[in-house]
Amino acid sequence: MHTPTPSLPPEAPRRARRKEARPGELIEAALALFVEKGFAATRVEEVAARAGVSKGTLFLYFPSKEDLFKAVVRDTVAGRFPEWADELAEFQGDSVELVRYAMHTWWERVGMTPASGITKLVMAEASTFPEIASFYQNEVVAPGHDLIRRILQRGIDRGEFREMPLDYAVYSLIAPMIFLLMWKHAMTPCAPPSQQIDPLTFIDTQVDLILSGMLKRNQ
Amino acid sequence: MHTPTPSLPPEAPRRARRKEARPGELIEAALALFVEKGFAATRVEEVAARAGVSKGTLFLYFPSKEDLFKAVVRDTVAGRFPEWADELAEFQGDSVELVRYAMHTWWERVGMTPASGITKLVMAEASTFPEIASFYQNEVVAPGHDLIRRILQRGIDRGEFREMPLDYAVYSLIAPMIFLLMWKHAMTPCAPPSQQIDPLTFIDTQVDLILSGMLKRNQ
Amino acid sequence: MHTPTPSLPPEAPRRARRKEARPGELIEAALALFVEKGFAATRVEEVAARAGVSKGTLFLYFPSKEDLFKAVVRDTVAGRFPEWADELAEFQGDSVELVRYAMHTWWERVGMTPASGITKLVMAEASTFPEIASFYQNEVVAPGHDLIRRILQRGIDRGEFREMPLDYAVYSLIAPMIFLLMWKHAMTPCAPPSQQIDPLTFIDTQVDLILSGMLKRNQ
Amino acid sequence: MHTPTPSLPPEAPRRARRKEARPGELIEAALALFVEKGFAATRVEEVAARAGVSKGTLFLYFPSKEDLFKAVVRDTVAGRFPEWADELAEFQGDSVELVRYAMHTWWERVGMTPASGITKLVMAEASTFPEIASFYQNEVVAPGHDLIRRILQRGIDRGEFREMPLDYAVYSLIAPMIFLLMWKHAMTPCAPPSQQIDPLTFIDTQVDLILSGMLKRNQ
DNA sequence: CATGAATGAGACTTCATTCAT
DNA sequence: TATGAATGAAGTCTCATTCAT
Repeated sequence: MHTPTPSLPPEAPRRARRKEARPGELIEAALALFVEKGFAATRVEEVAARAGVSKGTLFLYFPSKEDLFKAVVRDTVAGRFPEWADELAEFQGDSVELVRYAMHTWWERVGMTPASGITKLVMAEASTFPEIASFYQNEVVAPGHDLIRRILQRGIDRGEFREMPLDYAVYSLIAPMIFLLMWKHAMTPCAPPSQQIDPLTFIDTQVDLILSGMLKRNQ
Repeated sequence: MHTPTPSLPPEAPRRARRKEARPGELIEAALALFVEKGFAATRVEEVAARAGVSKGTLFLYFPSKEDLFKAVVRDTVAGRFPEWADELAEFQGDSVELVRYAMHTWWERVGMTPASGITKLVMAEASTFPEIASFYQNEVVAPGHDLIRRILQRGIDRGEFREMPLDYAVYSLIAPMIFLLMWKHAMTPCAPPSQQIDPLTFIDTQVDLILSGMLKRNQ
Repeated sequence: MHTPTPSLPPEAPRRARRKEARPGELIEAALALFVEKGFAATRVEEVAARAGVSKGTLFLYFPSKEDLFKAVVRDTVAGRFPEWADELAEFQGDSVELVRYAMHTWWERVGMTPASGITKLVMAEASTFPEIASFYQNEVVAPGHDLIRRILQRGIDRGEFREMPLDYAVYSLIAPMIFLLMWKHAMTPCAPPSQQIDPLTFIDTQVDLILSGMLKRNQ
Repeated sequence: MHTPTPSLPPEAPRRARRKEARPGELIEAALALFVEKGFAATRVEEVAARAGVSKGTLFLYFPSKEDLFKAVVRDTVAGRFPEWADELAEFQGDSVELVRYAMHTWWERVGMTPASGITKLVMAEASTFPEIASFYQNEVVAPGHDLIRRILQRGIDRGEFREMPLDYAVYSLIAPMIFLLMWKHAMTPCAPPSQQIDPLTFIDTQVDLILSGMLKRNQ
């Protein structure tokens, strides 16, 4: 599935890589370029060059640029939720800690990695590729929504959080994440230093505020 | 702002000479199409057709597609902040109401109008048009940031909100707005009914939660 | 016919010019621009602007850009030969002087005036406008050829010049003229000072040499 | 020089890969068309078709139509002067013969070949491409001027020609050549038989006359 | 007559995709 | 399997020409 960014033996010369690695490397290259320049403004030749192969080779693995795009989304997004769900189900500790842990984990495993670009990408190209947007809906949005909902429900069940309309409360946690990704990929390169956002400070501040609003009054 | 399509005589003359109205109509058409399909996927001929003119006429008013895009951003975004700033400075009432009023006003004047697409557009094309992204930073992001900061400061000064790190607290209000716009333009068309967000409910829920986190404990 | 370059009452304001002057002014403007930039690279709007009228007005007088071109050539070239022929027929003095006189006259009346550009123009566009080239052949080349031939014949008849194959000898005088015009219009703007040609020195030098070759040996 | 169209197998494969040969073939095709129709009136697609490739292939080798034009001039004109200079430096025989030899050689190697069109082309497009005109000045005009000057100087040094102002005397030989090229490319196709110029007769006649003017009187 | 806004055919150029090697 | 030269559809932009005012 998704090729983790590092972990290629660095001594392996580019030309000698195994054939099996090709699709992953192409996808990795495409992800970076699509995120950076958008789908239309990225030339397949650039993707191929960045992956160290020729233009023709790319078409050996992906029938078209659009298919490459779909593969990028599918592959990068691919099922990390089950694993997370387990992790969170087994979490010991109060729900405030759980929320903090979840957000930090998200940042470390998604937000700060190249995979984070996928969200920006999907948002930017959603109307051009409705199929992809739907896929993202099903594979990322819905599971993510569920995961967070379960976390909040846990807090309510344990008497830590007050009752709240969960359908919308989950967006209190999703919105900062989405915002952070969009900011990181779209505005950071153009923002003056005074407008730069430090991700961890941002996350902690948002989570503190949100939690403080969610906690039962008498705490 | 641009002139809304004026009452065209229904008999629609073929080659009407309407120099004053053209730029606004072209910008309006371009905004809709750019938001819907992205900058690259929109053909200038489509924009012209939607504005009811020929391809050549577009280039009479905008030297290039890129200039048209810049004009769209500039025109749609153009200086609404001074007016808002005044309005908010004169606001009578407590800061909770002010925050609610500000968010509702934003939704009515930006969020629910076609202008909302600008944000999505800028985010999507930021790396292709750094100049535009910078412009947006300066003309929209920075003033918006200031406006919200002033609102929160007012609440603190009046003893309604507790002390908080304002630089990041403002994002508690910005993030839901940005999120809502991205969602509206990117995911809504592809989301199943169960995942649809009702904007006003969303805003109210977020604001309630955030405010409840910002209020002084002893309230 | 051909509007002589100066001689417009300078006090006449541009806007108040008589309508009858328009075609001549357009032709004058077109000649200058066609010579400077070539037919294709000259925009009719530029011609109109230089003549102080609008684009539409130009098409009131000339049905098309091509017709304007033809008018430029026809009008600028128009019959000056009869007059010259008379002048030269009445010339008193030896044929060496006559040749010198003819060449100097040509320079003053054609070579140094804007009309000189017409030759460059016709040569440059001959293959695109064969009809124009033919016209130029008939109206300029053939009469010019005849005129020079008559001059040389006179020298032979009077025993000043030796016998020579006239058909080709005339080119000994034509070639320097054509060369000078091409040089002036094509290379002068790009040539370093060391390669600049002073027209009168050039003419005198060429004529001296040619005459010295034409004169009877025993002189 | 460019590679003359090599013996193509008559079965003409559709998508032959002939990277080495393409630029030369495109330049050859472009030379012919530019000379025939002018730069602006020649469509790149025509050039490509004449070279037997598709439009896209042309842009594989030349970034723009303008670059193609520059390449045509550069390639066709490219350094033939050193070779000629040597040849003339080693010439045995009197200077009259040398001048005749030089002129005939020029005709055979330039005047009668497609390369002759370059001069017409440069003259016609000089103001549109000042850079090209400058290049031509430096690469062709100046060296040609020098070469002829050296020939005349040789004649003077050997006591064959009389003293003369060399700066302008060289034009006595250059002017007929330029004239001949312009005539050939511009007027010949449109001239009636009676006005056709036979190049060799023309050259011989001009050279005879010029030499006869240059020779020492007592010869 | 004059204007200049509007038109649309046409040209250059790009780049995803194909395919001979 | 890999390459990269070749293709051609598609898109931006220009500008001669038209025509409502």
